[in-house]
Amino acid sequence: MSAISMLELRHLRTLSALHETGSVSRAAKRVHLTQSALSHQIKALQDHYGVPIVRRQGQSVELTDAGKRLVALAGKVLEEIQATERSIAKMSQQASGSLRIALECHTCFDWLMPLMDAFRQHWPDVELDLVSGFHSDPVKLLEEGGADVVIGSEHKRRRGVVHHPLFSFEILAVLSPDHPLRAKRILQAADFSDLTLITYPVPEDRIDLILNVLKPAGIHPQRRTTELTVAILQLVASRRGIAALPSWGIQNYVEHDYVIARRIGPHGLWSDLYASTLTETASRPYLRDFLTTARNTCFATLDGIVPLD
Amino acid sequence: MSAISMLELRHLRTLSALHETGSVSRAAKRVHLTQSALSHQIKALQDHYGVPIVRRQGQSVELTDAGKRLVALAGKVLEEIQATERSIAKMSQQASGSLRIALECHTCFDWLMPLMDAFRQHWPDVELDLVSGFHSDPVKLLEEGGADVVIGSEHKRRRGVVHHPLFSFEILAVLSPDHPLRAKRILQAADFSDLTLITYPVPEDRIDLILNVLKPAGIHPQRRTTELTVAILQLVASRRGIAALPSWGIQNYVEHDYVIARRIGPHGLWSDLYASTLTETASRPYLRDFLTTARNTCFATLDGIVPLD
DNA sequence: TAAACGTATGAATAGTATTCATCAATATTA
DNA sequence: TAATATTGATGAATACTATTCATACGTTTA
Repeated sequence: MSAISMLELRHLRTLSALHETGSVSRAAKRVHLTQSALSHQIKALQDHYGVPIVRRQGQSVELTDAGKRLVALAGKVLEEIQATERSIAKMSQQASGSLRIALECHTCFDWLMPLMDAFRQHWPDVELDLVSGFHSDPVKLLEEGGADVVIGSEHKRRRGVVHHPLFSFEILAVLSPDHPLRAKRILQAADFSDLTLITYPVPEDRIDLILNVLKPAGIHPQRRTTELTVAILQLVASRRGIAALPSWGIQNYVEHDYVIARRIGPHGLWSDLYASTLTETASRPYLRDFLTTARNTCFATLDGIVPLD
Repeated sequence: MSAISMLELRHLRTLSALHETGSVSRAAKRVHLTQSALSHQIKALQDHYGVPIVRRQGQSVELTDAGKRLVALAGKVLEEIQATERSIAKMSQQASGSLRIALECHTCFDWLMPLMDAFRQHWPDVELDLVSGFHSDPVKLLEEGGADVVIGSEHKRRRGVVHHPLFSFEILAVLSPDHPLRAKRILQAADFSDLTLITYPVPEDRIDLILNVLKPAGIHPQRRTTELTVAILQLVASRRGIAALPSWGIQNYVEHDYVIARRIGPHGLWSDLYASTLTETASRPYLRDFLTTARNTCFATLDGIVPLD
């Protein structure tokens, strides 16, 4: 007779994702379900409470007041749960150990910093470190004990190594606002001939644009390298060349019209990001916590990224 | 690969009940599931977190530190959820109306007071009232519009009326500590002949002991009535007679040895409590909230009561 | 030493969340 | 403006998994 409360955490997770993505389909991807599943969930909630939770606003959906209230609840509750699970993990066993992070992706510094801050607070007894410098085979670092996590796009199956999917992101071409190519909405491989490509100082086979677009088309533009993302953008803005960077890495600069961004190829050039660890480190509670908070903060902070796996 | 969190609210509800009851079987009754179901739930949690949640302590179970942490979480989270659902109910429509409570059961004042306090805070716009005096047919009060809820043991199906089950409780015989019957652990109908029965001033057919035990056995003891529970207990303690009261109503007095309590019949004399409303009032959000908080606080406060339905 | 009570557990079942297949509506592109 | 691609909603089919059932095992009580 009296179904006291049909609410489950799954609903809160859904609503939270719905809030962050602003669309049922995207939220569905985020929680690894189909759009239909979420639609049914939302309908069930609405039927139960007798109030609309979302309002169809043209193409996408908007949360109602009741929806917002539930989202607020979700935020609080999910955070409390994560905190509890952390403290249980600490009781369980090793709340200590080391987490030395090796970065294959230069731009990742952007979102890694706040994440590391949070992590340091949650796990004061874990030695947190950044392994600096460029490494030709970063995953080898794991096996050699030089790092505990590698963040990069490599995900070849390798014995004793686990690749934890983080997210997919789009790589956009970055141009100066008055660049001749500005008229084209989508750039093709051919557009890059006779241009200077500005990149981080890494080998060619580590640059997706070259590896997956230019090389197959037989195009080998000139290259100029620099360490820092801002430096790359400076050079682009000064019309010294063109660059290819993650969409979330340049967003601020595009918004201020320092540079403009263009899609590469009809479907865009996409790249995947993984956090790789040894199998044994993968089970450490603090590592698992690092991964989930990494995903959480990335999805909350970074625009235009898509879940993986 | 990474099942971020398998925790669901159902687990928290279970653990909360487990904490309050101290036993898997009783907790199972509380959440309207089987003992087996809860046992499986707990096992699943333990497997997931890799830590014991409960420890078998002889006959019953005890929560571990991790278990206690989860119970603390449950308390917080479930309360936040109830608060949210209240505020959604308020948005939805009528957060106002009236809740006039008629009590068929005198002893119920004990637990009703704190409940009404809480309710008044949650629903400031609902007119809360107690319908005083005794009524021969309290459910008729609903139909006549004299009350919105009747709390009593009546639950005959009647058109337009819903009986919301609250809980079952045991009625114990109350004796003075030096009463001749003190030696018997269990009293039979025959034991009541030649005794004076002290009761509230209500008709015989509203007294479970008379209706279900004494009358069937052809026993008609003398009766003396008084309004207040304390007065009944005073009379019992002064050896003026014997009484039959809910176990939770006399607990304090038994603990202080003012009186002693004895089971009536081999399985005890049990009575059920319902909150009855008109069908239309049953759907009001504040009524639903009243019912769930009533059950919650009763189960949390009153000892020895058992879920119903 | 049963009898009664409480918990644990594998297998069967039942319940229901999710997917599939589709439609309608809106936005995008040619 | 038609054509195409997205997005959300919905009934029916499916797949999953939580719950129950049946039972065993341990503890307490008479």
